[in-house]
Amino acid sequence: MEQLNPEQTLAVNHVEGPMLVLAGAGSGKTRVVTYRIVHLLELGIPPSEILAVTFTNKAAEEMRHRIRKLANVYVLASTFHSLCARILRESISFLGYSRDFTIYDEDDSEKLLKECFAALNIKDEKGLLKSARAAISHAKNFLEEPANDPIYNLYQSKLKSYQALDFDDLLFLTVKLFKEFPNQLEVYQKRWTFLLIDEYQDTNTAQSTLIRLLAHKHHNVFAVGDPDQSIYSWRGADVSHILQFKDDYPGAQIVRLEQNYRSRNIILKAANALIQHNTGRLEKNLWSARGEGEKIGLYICPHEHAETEFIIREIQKSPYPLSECVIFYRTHFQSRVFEDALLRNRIPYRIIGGLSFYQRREVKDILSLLRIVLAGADFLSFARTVNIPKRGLGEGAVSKIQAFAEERLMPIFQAAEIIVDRKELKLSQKQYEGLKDYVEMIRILRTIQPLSTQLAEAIERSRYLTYLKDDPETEQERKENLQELIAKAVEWEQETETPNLAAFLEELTLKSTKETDTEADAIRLMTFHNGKGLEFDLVFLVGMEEDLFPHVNCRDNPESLEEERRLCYVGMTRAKESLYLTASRHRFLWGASRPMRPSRFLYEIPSEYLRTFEERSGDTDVFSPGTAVVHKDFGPGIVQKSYQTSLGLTYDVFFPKANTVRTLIAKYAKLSS
DNA sequence: GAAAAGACCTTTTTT
DNA sequence: AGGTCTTTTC
Repeated sequence: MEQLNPEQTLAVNHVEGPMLVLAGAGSGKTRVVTYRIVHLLELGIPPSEILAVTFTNKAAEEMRHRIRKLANVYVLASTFHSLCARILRESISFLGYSRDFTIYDEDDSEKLLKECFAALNIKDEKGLLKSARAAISHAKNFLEEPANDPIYNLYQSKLKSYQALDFDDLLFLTVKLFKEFPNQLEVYQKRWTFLLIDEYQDTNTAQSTLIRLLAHKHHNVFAVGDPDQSIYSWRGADVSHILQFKDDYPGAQIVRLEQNYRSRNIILKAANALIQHNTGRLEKNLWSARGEGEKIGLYICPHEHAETEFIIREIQKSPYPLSECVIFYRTHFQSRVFEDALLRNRIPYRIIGGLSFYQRREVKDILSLLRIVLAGADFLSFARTVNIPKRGLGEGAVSKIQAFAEERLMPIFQAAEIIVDRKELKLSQKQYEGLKDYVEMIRILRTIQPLSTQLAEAIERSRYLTYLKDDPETEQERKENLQELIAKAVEWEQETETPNLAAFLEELTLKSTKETDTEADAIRLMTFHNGKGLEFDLVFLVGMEEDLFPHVNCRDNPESLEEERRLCYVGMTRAKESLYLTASRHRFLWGASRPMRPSRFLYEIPSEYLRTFEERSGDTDVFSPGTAVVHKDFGPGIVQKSYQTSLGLTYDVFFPKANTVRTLIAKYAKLSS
């Protein structure tokens, strides 16, 4: 093993009892976790008794890979969600669900909720649907039952009758199972006697409860995390779980890892200075012995095209391989301008995350068909596929079939079979034929093996490629996507020990992002959130503008503003050698070019750590407080005060028309008298 | 029931 | 600006 520092050694050699490792960014966290697992194995603990839980599939894969490399052993490393899916596939019948349950992704849950709104005669005005969705998700994350919330109640009972679980249900129902059936809990307590949890600062109530239940017998919990990197509170994550670790697990040892092995010191000092602006932190002293390094590049440019051009020039000048470069942005839509520019300049790139392949319409259509093939209760999938291709079964006919099924408490596909056999429903001749065609197709597909052939046949027998011809614009692309789906199935079949349809569908739903070839020599583009746990030589943080980052939705909310700052901290600490921050004065947003102001985070980094790239700036007049000025976009205003910041001469100007005070930088704002 | 036209709303972040 | 959802028309 490589050389470890004393704190790392302490953590790696820890065996029994609870331990919390407070691991600063770049402090060798993953190494500690994997080395500790190897240490446990060396002590003779069976690999099957070790369970490592992570938040992302990528992290889980990485851990499995490293342990296999170090110890040539397979250890279960899994996300919370796939762990729960695994448990529920074995034991969900205790809760009255079928083990063939379907997992609904975000789109599916939203569709289902829409159905609930319609049934309850509630109109979706002003994003009511979205907030109801968030409320239900929040409730499940906090382990709250529907009680007397009619929307939540209906939503949950529909899920059950469709034999479907949403993402939150995976956790929620697993905890429910363990609480209501202690015998079942005991099975898993005995199975996994050593638990490791990564990114503990991002656990929500359901997750930390799940761990507490599993650990209740043996108390061997090894949690790793960093409160300054807590960035998922909007998903119910709560830093208090990591802060209360020693209360939840009496006698817990705490180890702090504060030496950073990743970044040059200037980057670290700047990140530390930024995060100091948060209140109520657990103070820590992160340091690096890797030398000062170069100052952080700061470029505030006139518009987003200048921003992309600047970054492209810097990439071309950089000595690092493309795979060691990354562009971080706050929201997915920002990737567009960079894609265009990289394409134009023939620089290879990979977008990580973003609209998933598996969320494309054609892919979801075919996968929905397979869901019906697997289990016929999922009405959403039935409604989605029954009229593809057109079989004369529109909205009216489908709801008649649904009503028929609901009256008899019957899975939707079984109802369709009975209707076809006995003609018990008022449907036109054409509709009967159509439904018969559909039912027979599913029956045939159910007999086909293996999975990849089944998938190809589903496309073939649903005449899907013909259906695609209706829209010549997109036909080619959709065809190719289906080809890729078949290729994926073939590949998956070969590398999986017991390939079956249920496992295939589950994997595609839970791994929303396709695994990207980590080998490819291409620059990576991703959101700040996606960057957690990664490191790069050269890092660009782009779109550092107010209302974009920090995001507009965090206005007037000090807590979420602090989370945005942590997100910025995460982004900065990804950089090993070189870091750039960029912002645009104008950005094309919501269909129009809008004036933007540099992010407050830029002011929070001491100027001694920055080297500023000048935009051509005209001569700037100096205005004293009280002077009336005119701004190109904001109109007339009055200077309140003037002062120096890291970005140069700065004014606070009051604009009566908007009744607001804005902070403006003299050399960019171009104020005139 | 299906196609075309129009309203409307988006864009936070992930499993 | 562009896609999605809703309404209108055939």
